[in-house]
Amino acid sequence: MARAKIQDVARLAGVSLSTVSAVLNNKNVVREATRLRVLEAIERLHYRPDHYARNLARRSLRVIGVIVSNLQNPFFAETAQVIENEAERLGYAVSLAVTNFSPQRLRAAVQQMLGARISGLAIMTSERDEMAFDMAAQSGVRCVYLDVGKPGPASTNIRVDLRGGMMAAVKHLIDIGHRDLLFVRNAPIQSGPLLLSHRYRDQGFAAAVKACGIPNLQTHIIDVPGLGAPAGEEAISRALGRFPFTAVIAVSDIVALGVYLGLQQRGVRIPQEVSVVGFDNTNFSRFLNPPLTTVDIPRDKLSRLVIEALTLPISSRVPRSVRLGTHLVVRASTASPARRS
Amino acid sequence: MARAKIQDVARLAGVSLSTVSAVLNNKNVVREATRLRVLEAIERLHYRPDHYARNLARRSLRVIGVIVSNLQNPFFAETAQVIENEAERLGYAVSLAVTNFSPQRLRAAVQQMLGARISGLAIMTSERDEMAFDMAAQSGVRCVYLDVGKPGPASTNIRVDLRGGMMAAVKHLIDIGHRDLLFVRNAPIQSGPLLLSHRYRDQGFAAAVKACGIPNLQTHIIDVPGLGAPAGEEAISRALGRFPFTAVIAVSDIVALGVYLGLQQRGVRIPQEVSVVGFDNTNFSRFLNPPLTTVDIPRDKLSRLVIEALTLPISSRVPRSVRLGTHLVVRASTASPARRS
DNA sequence: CTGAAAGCGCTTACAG
DNA sequence: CTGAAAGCGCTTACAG
Repeated sequence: MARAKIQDVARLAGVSLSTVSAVLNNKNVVREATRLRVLEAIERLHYRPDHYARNLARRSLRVIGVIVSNLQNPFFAETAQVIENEAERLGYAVSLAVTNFSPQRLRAAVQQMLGARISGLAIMTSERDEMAFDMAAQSGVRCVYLDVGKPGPASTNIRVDLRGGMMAAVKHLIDIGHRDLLFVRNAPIQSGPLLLSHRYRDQGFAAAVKACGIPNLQTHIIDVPGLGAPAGEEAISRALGRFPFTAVIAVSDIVALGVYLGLQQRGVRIPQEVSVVGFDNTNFSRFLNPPLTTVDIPRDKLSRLVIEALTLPISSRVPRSVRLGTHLVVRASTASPARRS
Repeated sequence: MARAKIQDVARLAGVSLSTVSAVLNNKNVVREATRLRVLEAIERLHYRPDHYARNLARRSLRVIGVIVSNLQNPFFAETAQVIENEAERLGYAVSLAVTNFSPQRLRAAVQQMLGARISGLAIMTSERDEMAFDMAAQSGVRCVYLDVGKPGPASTNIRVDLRGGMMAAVKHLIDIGHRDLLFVRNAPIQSGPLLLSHRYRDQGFAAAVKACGIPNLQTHIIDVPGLGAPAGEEAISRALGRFPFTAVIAVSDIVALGVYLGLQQRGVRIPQEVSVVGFDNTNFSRFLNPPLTTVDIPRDKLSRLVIEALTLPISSRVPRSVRLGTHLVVRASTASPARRS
């Protein structure tokens, strides 16, 4: 049995196409009795308006595209969900794509979204792709980028203060007496360049180290390929014994998770022997043992900024750049280093 | 400047519509020189084929719909991502919707997906909605349900052996000597009925308790409204002191996270004083301190079953029901209870 | 390979 | 409210 179309509904209900269409689109021009007759016909025929025909015929779509790198990292999952909820409230549908950190998939997702005539596009990825950004910028569609991306008349860059967050983390550790810091980073894609978001964290680390001007400060940076937690574990297994450190800063909470396991498996107590700081304040961080000190990137504010920029009236100029503050959430994973005995 | 259409490309390249269309769809009938000319025109005009016009004109779409309850719970996020990767490999696009545990949103998502002429629909939610299931079943579209859902000629129910998993968990605890068990459940929606997935876990718990036939076994069940980890924390704060228990089974890993915090904040050591078992084997569970004993629901196998059922040739009969085994992963969060002194 | 044409299933003025 | 008609931007036979 073929799908019912609007004609079938009109015939069964004994009304015109226009009337069925009016009912479907909740226009208040149809008498109640007629409306009910149409609804009944829809019900009996299991009619569902064809999405493509509908959107092809419509003028404006009220769809927002959201592209994230990965759903396994709670930071992306939370961000996507909060944006989705916010958009829904304003009557926008959300189309979500996942790139798995692949620039090719990012490009394909942007193309697909532009073809879907989205009214706004949020690119919330860690990876970047020039072609994808060019396509987005040239389309004239409103875009929001997360720290990466292309300036343009229709695009807003949300500059998350990653440097400031990282500086706060370093400063906190120095303040409580640490002098040997280990910075653990990971590269989610084997061959790719360092993610820009990681680079900002790097810069913050370097800047903080410099700004503090502590003469006897020792810092080590360890880079591990791979995704998330396992990379953190690997980093610890490589660092322990090779050089001394009393505190670890992980480039993300997910990596911090691996750092925890790496330390605890080897009997190193947190924070008595080694302090740990994460980055992102993902939802699990306060449930770790000990609860993780981490840099918060406020998701609710982020999603509001995204939605605001993407749903601005057509005529208005979009802000080129907005700044999103971050702040350190101090929990029990950091403490003064044990005195050398 | 209006969006370019296929006509504009044809004109600029000096070819016919059909030729541009052939290039867009990678048909091997266009001379290389012509193809390049078309691609250049596309480039210059920033042309992106309209998604809706395209799909309206096409016969088959190769799109799979996936509906999940929530992205904050890693179980759903991981499942969605694995299905997406698998589908992509087979040349299917994936449309993802999130319900936030709302039956209304589930219904809307199903309607929307049916209107999008998906070739298959995976409903991977905890909540259920009769109307949504009816609509899906009557549409004739291939459906896969996760434990909930409606039998029908085109639908496959993946029966995750939650009961078996729960029995294994209970049996493990009893085997190592526990006699006072606390079962912590949560209801993500305030008013809604108990989730079916939770009900199976309940049944498993009851069945295991019965099957073990231990005379002096004490069990307590505590129900907490709310989502995820905070519910687990709340449960512990209510249970501690009110009744004795040496082991906790949490209805999900996320809830177990809250149980950990609840116990550890009150100085109760895991597993020395209280053992904890989770459910789902989400990616963070092995990184907890101590690593969490939990019931594994194999995501890769699950996604393969989903994709298989949804991409079966049109003519073939779909299996009504397939079974997905679960197994207990024993880690350091469970141990024999301390002897009463 | 090309070109003209039909058709996909809706929405939207517009005249009644 | 109704009905006939145009149009959304593609794909797909089909005759050349």
